[in-house]
Amino acid sequence: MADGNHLYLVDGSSYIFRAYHRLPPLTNRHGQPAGAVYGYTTMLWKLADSLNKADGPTHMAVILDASEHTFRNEMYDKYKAHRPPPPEDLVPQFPLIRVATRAFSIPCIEEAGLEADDIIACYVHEAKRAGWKVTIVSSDKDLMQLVEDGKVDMLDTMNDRRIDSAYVREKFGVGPTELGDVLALMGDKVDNIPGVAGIGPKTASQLIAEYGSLEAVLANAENITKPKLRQSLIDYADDARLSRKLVELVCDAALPQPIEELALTGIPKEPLQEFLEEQGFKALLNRLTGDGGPTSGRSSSGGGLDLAAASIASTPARPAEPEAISVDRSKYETVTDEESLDRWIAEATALGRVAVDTETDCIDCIIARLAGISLATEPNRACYIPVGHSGADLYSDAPNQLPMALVLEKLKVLMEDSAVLKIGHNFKYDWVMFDKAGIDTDPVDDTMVMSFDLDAGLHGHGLDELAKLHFEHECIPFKQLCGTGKSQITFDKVPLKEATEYAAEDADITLRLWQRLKPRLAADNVARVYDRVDRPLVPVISRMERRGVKVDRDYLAKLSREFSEEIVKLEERIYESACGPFTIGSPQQLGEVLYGRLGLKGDRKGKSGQYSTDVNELERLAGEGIECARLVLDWRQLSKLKSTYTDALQAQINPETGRVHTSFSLAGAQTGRLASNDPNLQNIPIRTEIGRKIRDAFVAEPGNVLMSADYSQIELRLAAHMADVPQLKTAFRDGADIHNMTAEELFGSADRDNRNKAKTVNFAILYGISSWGLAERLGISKEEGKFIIDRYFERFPGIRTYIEQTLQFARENGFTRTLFGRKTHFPNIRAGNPSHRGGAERAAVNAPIQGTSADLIKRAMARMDRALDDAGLEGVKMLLQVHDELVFEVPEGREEEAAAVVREVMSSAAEPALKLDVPLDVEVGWGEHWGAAH
DNA sequence: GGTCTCACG
DNA sequence: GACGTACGTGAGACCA
Repeated sequence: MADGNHLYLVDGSSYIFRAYHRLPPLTNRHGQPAGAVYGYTTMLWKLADSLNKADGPTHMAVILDASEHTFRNEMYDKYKAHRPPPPEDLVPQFPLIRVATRAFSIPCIEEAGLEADDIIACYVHEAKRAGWKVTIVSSDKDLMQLVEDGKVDMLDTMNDRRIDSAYVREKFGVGPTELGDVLALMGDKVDNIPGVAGIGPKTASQLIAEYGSLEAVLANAENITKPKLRQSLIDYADDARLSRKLVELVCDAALPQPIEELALTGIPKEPLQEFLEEQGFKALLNRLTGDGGPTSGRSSSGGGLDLAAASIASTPARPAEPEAISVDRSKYETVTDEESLDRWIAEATALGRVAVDTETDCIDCIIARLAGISLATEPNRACYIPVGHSGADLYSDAPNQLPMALVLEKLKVLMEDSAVLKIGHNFKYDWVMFDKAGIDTDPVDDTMVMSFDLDAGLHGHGLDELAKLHFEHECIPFKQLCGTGKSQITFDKVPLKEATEYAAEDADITLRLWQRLKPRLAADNVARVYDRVDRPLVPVISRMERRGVKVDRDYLAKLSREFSEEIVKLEERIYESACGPFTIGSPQQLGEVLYGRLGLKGDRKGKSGQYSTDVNELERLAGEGIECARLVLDWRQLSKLKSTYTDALQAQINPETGRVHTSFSLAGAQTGRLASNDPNLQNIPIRTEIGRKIRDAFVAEPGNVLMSADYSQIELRLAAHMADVPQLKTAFRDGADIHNMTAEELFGSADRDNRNKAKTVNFAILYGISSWGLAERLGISKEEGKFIIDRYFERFPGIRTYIEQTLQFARENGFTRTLFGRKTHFPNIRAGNPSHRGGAERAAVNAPIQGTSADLIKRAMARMDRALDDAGLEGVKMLLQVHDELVFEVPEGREEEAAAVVREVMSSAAEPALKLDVPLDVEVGWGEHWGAAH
């Protein structure tokens, strides 16, 4: 369990009462009572400070009582009836508890109808199921029922005491499992649990210890010698049974927030500092900002950073120093007998973690067949298990491999063991391979995603590149084993000795990478985005890729033929107007024809000094009446559509599934967006009518429809929230047309022309504007462009502040963050070259907005399957993501229900982590093909 | 392999 | 005054 998760559940409600009674009546700087809040704050501080220490929390939540009335009142109307009202000067402190918790960026959980104790019990139950350790921060005796040695303990922060079952036994004479029976017998004055009159803690423990259970005590009441005790047990047996039910903790209610979302990493400094200042808690404030921070004196490398991590954020990111390692490939083992396999699995199980890599005969995981699996448990301790190697006639060792079915059967137990963390590099691929074998791998860490969350923008995240970067180690190149080009062989043909060296090395490096990167997640304050946004997405994306989307091949073929005919016609006319044939697809030749042979005016552009023939130039010429330019534009459009879409897409249809399986890259775009490749399904045409036809090729299976749900104007909404622009926020809340509104602010009226201009300006703002760029787009002078930008800043002052602050932060730190903490690095932000620097600045202005949008849709995706399942919509399948759009296959007749669930999940994606000032509107449509779903 | 062009958000 | 010029992608065609 050394590397397992450890959930800390803080019993906030009981803590505050104890803090109130224990601390002097302090007041905050507004003169309001704040003693209990102060005590509470120091307690959270202490807990957060133990983050990443041995046995410290990896996950944490504060649990509060939401309401007075619970199911126990239904059961027993006098429950807690005699409880006196809380002291007058404690009452105003209750809401501050939530404020304090938020300041620490720790999730705060409460649920109507449930007491804090029950919510805690539910989380304990779930965490145990997931193989996590749990510590309940409380000293409440009812909660001691949950203690289970090695799995669940309690922490009494006031007395600095761990509560285990020995402690419970010492105090109550029975273990945690019998404690409920003792509590039922003895009753509780404060909660008004009746118990059995005349029986206190001592007698209760004695009885339970002697008879074993409450029911046994009641059954044997007649035999009890002490007459008074005997009579009480007989008279109050019903009270005892009622009490038993009242002290029973509910552990099967739905969790208000999944446990994975409770990941605790660092504590961002800003909100905490603001809270401490607001309350005037000077001592803590000094600890936060001064040198004597709570973690000073401790090593800042590796783990152990939490509150201090906040101050790390103000130092620019430095590339990590490589760590010298020695890889000894001779230590790797080829597993070809059952006994060795069992030994490796046992070792991984005992350790609770294992690096895994699969080797196959093809890079496309959908059609790939397994060649072997490698495992690593410690540096230099790795093995390769061949299962699909062929060529027995070529290599004498090939027949030695274990049967694939046997290996998979044994590995299934390991891969599905919730107490064993599986570590992979780009695990999505391996996940699919195991999924095809009926193995549901969980839990998973992905070192590629970790590297991306830590260092996006600094370098790539491939295993070989990272090995070189972090360890100065050169991995065996794939080419060396399999060759290239025509003579390339597949991995299942590689001799076992070489295959073992290559495959085991990958697992070995992955494990070492994990050891190096994992502690940095907390130290760099990205564990939250990793744990809550990107990591949960790995299996979600894997499933989407495996499902694929159905494409109508005949329809595409028909389109191809139509485009072909049209292209031929256009070619003839182009040659005619250009006085002779040439390669239209060659920008070079086209440039010569237009600006040489036809003598038109044009600009040379780019490094190569070639004439530009892009769409802007051709549009300009076409506007001047040059027919040839118009024809070339049409030709370009059609040949693009044909080659990239109608032809290429047909070739991408998987013969087995009849569907197209894209690959989504999790570490693709610097901003945190996904990228789609092989084929790219995120750039299917929609903007022109003719291109749109290609969307009609994307269809649903018979009996289903395709449903599309997209966020409306999400980036502008986020800009309104993040830059805090009141007019924009109001407009979005009122459902106004945002471009019309901008047009009115900028130009005084909103006719069609002004609206289009305003739209361009709105986008320009998101992308990091320059007056020249805007002028170019709008076809106006640079001065006019500047005037419009100035006016925009004047009307929406928040935008200018946002841009300035973002750039200042980026210059100081070398990176930006999204609202969910995702980092994007900009090594060029202080470059001497103004062009490079300017590029980095514009990207830095855009990254927090584009990245937050990416975070939001990823959060929605991570929750989607569960939400659909909960609504009984298992038949609804998420297929594609296109940045602000999700595409589903939905059984006919279930469209309305599915739309409601999808809309709800997407529009509430920010919650509960964030409360946005703007609504996230989602537009949903469906039809027999993608084209009809918009 | 680099460059250009263009498809998408 | 020069620097180039909207942010983020992937893919196909051409050309050396």
